[in-house]
Amino acid sequence: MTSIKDVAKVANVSTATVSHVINGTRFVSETTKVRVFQAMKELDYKPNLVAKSLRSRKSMIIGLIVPMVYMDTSNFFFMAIANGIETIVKQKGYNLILGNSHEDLKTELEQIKLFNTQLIDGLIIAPTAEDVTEYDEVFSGDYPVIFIDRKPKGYDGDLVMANSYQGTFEAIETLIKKGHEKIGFITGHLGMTTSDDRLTGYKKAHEKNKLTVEPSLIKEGTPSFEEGYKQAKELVNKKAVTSLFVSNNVMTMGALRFLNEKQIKIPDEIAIIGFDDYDWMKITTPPLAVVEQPSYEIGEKAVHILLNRIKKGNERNKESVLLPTQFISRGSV
Amino acid sequence: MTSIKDVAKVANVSTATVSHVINGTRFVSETTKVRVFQAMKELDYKPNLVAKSLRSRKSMIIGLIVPMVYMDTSNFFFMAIANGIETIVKQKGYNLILGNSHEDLKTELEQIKLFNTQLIDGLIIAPTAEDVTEYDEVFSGDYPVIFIDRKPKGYDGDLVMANSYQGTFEAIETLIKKGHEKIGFITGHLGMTTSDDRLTGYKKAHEKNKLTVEPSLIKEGTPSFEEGYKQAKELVNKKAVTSLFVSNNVMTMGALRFLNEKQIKIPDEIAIIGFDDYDWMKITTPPLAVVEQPSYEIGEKAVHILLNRIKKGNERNKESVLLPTQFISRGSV
DNA sequence: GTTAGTTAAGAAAGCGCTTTAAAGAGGAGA
DNA sequence: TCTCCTCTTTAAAGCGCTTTCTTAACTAAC
Repeated sequence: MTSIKDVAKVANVSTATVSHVINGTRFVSETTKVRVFQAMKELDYKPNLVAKSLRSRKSMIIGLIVPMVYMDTSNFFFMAIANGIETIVKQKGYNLILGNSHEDLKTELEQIKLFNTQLIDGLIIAPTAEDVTEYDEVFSGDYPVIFIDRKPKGYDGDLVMANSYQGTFEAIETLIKKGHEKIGFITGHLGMTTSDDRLTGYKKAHEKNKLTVEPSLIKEGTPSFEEGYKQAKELVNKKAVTSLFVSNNVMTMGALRFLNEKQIKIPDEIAIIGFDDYDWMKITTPPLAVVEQPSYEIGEKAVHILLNRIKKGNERNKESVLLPTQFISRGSV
Repeated sequence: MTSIKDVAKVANVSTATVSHVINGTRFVSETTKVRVFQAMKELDYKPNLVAKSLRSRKSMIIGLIVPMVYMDTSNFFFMAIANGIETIVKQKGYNLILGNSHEDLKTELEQIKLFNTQLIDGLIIAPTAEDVTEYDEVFSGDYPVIFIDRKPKGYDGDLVMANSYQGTFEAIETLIKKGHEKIGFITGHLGMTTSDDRLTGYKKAHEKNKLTVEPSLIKEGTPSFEEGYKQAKELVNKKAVTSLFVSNNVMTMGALRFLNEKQIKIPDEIAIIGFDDYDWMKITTPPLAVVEQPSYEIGEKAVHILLNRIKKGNERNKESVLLPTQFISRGSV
């Protein structure tokens, strides 16, 4: 492997000059510049990023930790985010190093500790913990951290997430305006801000339209296909509801499977609205109405804030960005 | 930031001893070991991975380059692969750095060049080029490279991909056994091994069952939702086919959308089989029969081979692994 | 001709770690 | 007592860069 020394020797200059030519950090006369470039080409020189990182204390690497569970459909959401992040990060000359917490706090903390070794210049994380204090021991402030999608209790740092409340409110209100008074609400575990916000949207829509919220219509459970199926079954079999709002895509699929199996007519017998928008929702019969999250944009915005922090240092006032969700009406309502 | 020097000073030993304690690379007496560990804890010491990489010439980072197009559903396949790779890589103490070629050769080559800087110990790539010679200038052999999912012409290095042929053959034969003689084949661009292999499976199944392949029933196009819709429309409207095989999931969705729109009865009027298995295929009406790819396993196997290469050095005989695809029969046939 | 100011480039230190060569302490054998 | 091992530890070089401090060469000013 050729080093900066070899280049310097061939170009007959010092290593300092080569470095300055590469980075444009000091004026170098045109003639020597040419000599250096020529030498670099001749030797097929590739700067060693590791050495550069060590000396300059910048790795040009951004860490990303997402909570993906094997074969879980909710992954699509985080994948879309990862995709957005990767694209922007590359545009800015950074690299993305990917970590997965598998929705497990211990794994997540391990992951963070690994990053706590001068490896990354900044971190974007969709946290699994419900309370910030869980992170006290691992975040030492060596690099900026941006939270996405979820807000643990007590967190007051930079944050980018979708406004789950808004989209849900619109969706529920649409159902109410169509005459539905018994609306089932199927959700993953509460306690997570995303779930809580959606529930709040559900309740506020009822409130505004002078409907009372019936607690038995709110079903909480593991965010899985099976659980979605089960909850839908319970609500529908009791004839308790005329419509369903399912607050994540995995459970939506489970619920849809139940309705399909029982040949329940959508939306005539039961209207249904899901969360997150994916192509497959267009090909169910009928197409599924959903609350759409701006996944790519979440990633985009998070990178934006992060790079600013890296450049300007950690400032006092933190950003808390809520990107709008949108209700998309389709045949299922 | 505390360094190995600080630890050495506090523990009253040399930096060499600290290094050996951390890495277990030499015998150190129990008493000094204890002193060192204590000092490390006291100072909250975290080894600097960058410095370690520079000195030991190993970054413990694996590169992964996938061809994902924004909002394209085929991404799910690569994301599943990435997920598998990330999991295994972490288990083995490595990190994953993610690159996206966006299905564009120039971007891909840039990406590789970036990695050619001592940044990674090995690379896994789903290549975009149709011919290996495209990679001649960038692969200098500094680190092992494993190709996945696609085999460019002339490539004879390590390779892990699904046996597209096998699954397709089974699927087509199933259709034939059910009495179908006019089977439409909708595919993305040919020239890519994955597409070609599927077409071969289609042809061989015809051959074996003494059916002639009608070229007009084979439709090639951009792998997009719209194109899938269009091709299905053409084939069905001409009443040319009684069944459809769609060789990727995006086009499958397009085709399904068409059949749904026209209220064509599946499988009575048209039977249909897709490629890649995702949860949403279970909730279409009727559930969609598919050829399933072992995406997670592809990632898993690729990492396995790669780490072996890293450990043992590049050996002569390369591995070419074909993982089985499986035909899953559901209501749509 | 001397001094000061300006410009381009070099010398060398050092980032935090690994690793080789060497050294000190203690015991055994003569 | 001296030599020769063995066992544990240390000293120090160096990975490939960046960056501070200097220097050399030239020009301008008096």
